[in-house]
Amino acid sequence: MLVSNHARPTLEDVAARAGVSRATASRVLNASPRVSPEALEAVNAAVHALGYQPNRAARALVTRRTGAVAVVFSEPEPKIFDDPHFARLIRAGARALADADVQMVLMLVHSLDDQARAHRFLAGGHVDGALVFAPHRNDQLVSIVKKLPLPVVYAGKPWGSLRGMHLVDNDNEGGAVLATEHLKSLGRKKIVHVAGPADELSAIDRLNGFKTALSLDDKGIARVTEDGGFTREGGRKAMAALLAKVPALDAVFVASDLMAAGALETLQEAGKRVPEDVAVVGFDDHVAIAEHTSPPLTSVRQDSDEQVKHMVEHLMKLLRDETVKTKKEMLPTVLVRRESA
Amino acid sequence: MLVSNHARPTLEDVAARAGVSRATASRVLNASPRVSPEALEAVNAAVHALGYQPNRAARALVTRRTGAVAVVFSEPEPKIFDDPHFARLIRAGARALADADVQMVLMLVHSLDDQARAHRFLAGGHVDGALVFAPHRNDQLVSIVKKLPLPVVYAGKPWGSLRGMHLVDNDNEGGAVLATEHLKSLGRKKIVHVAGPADELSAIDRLNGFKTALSLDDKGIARVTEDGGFTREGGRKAMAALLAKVPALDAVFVASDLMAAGALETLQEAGKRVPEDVAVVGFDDHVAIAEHTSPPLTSVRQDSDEQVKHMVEHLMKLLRDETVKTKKEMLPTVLVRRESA
DNA sequence: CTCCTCGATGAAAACCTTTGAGTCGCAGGT
DNA sequence: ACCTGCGACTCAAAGGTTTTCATCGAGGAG
Repeated sequence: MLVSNHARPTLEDVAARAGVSRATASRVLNASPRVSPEALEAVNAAVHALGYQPNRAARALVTRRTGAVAVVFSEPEPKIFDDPHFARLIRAGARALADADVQMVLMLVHSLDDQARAHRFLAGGHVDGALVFAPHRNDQLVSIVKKLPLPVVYAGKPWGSLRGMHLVDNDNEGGAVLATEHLKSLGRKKIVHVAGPADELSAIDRLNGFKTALSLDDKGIARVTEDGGFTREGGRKAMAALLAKVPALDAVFVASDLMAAGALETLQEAGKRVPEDVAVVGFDDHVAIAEHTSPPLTSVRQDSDEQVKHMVEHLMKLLRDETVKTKKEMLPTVLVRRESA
Repeated sequence: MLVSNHARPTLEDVAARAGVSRATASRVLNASPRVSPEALEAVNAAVHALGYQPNRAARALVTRRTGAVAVVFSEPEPKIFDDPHFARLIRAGARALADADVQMVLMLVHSLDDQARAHRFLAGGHVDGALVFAPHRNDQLVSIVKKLPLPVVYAGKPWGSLRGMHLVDNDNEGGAVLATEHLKSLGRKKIVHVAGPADELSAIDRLNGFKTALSLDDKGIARVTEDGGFTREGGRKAMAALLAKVPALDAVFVASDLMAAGALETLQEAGKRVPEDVAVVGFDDHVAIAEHTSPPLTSVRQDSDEQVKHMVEHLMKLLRDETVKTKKEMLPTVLVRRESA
């Protein structure tokens, strides 16, 4: 009996074909235990035969769940889009959310208008939860989102009180310590640092790690730092400034690969050989950059894929049961040695 | 009368407060003309006072519209994510779709599993339409999507028959002609080409443009090309191969900025000065690359923001009324002069 | 043999909006 | 005085699923 009706099959159709009621069919779809093996099989067969797909809207209407999650990037400047890190995070998010069978609704927030729109949208109940990337100081979006009755997991530490927030961070400080210790172990005596912008906690953590590693014992080692703003051009300039301040420097820990690429250019222009004269360590281990600098860049790896995966898993847990306690997770970082140090 | 009921207000509540029926309130929200000014005002006031937001699921259920659009990137290899172009397209999509007040559901398709999932999802009626980025030859996804009763707008020409498809393309061939003519106008005699992969039509169009521009009159000019695969490393190698074939080459048109960056490195290693010995023109005008090569790269600009904006606009038109005729739009490209040529 | 329990199932309400059909009042034409 | 036409509005159905509550039947205990 080939029904050439072009309309999509409904649960009713499935139930009819399986010889059960809509309720039972529904139970099968939702893996309820209270259903006989025969019914289960019959329904599954009908679903398959009809190519049935649940109507998301109808389901959302009754469950008050949308089956969608927002992924929000808050970044005042558009610079983020030249940062390959961004693409990596998006890719990881898309994969992890698809695996969880959840729609990924992407939101990019730049202007105040965007912010208002995001507020409306998130408050409007259009998603079940959100993954928020908002690294900057005093980001209004964070205070907005915080007030919403919406499960949210943050990437890294947003600025401000962390009370009651769920987040997955990378061990920036630990990674910085790793990098700096490595430079020390190479026998370098005058180690300097190109830092990220002072309004991002990841940059501050890396700076702190650098300071910690040095202050432990080596009073004699230079501890000069310069802000490179997490851009290639910034890294270039910061390196130049450092060279001016400490002409005899023999190592530099740069807080991002992008900046490190700029720093390498400056060093080369200044006639310094890397790693012979100056050892360089970056941060991020962004392959597209680190493997293509000359020489290839030793760098601290933070596994963004893993970070996003954990964020999604945690959010799913939040969505499943309300009683998950607040959690701050810290992912380890490792040093990846290449040729620059 | 402050109702401290925590539940979100429904249209019923709005109607009650405005002293009209649900139907009238609905008509106000949907900007129906058949409503008196007083009613309109009363409803709007109530909406505002209650902070009412329509329930998307309920609306979707009855209108059979989801208010969401899929943005699909089909790319067998993950290389796309190191290409800054990708981030730019995503950003443009997010902005344009948000402006159209539509949810952007991002889908990244790599494996066959992803493909099956995408198929299920798109066929499942979870979105009203799709923007598809699938440049590669024999991409199964395209044939899958083509069979779906779903409005789709493609970015660039997908491989295969274009019958009945809507797409917005860049004038790759025209841009290539522009680039090549420019090199000719500089008096260069031995012009070569680093092409993109032969399984992407954009690369082929650029190659054709190159050939066209040369074959018109200048029989004497070398017409050697090499595939650089749209990667930096590929550009590097292709350039080396070209140098081996045509040691006296004095100009090169490279089909992407990323490859051009690689090519520049090769040229420098070979002791060629740019632009004195060899003039170089890239394609894409990707600022993050073109402005940071040394020397800065002359390049053909294709405006991705504009492309995506047109794609969204066209898709919205398709969604509004069914009778839009098939359309292939071609966006102009322009040459941006910097120092490399 | 009857009563009870328990697991499987079905009927129906609920979720919230859009929309076609129908109502009402009023102005204008005959 | 009556009908017509029309604009503004209301009523209620429809849309597809989940979930509560009731029912049914079988099997075990008494």
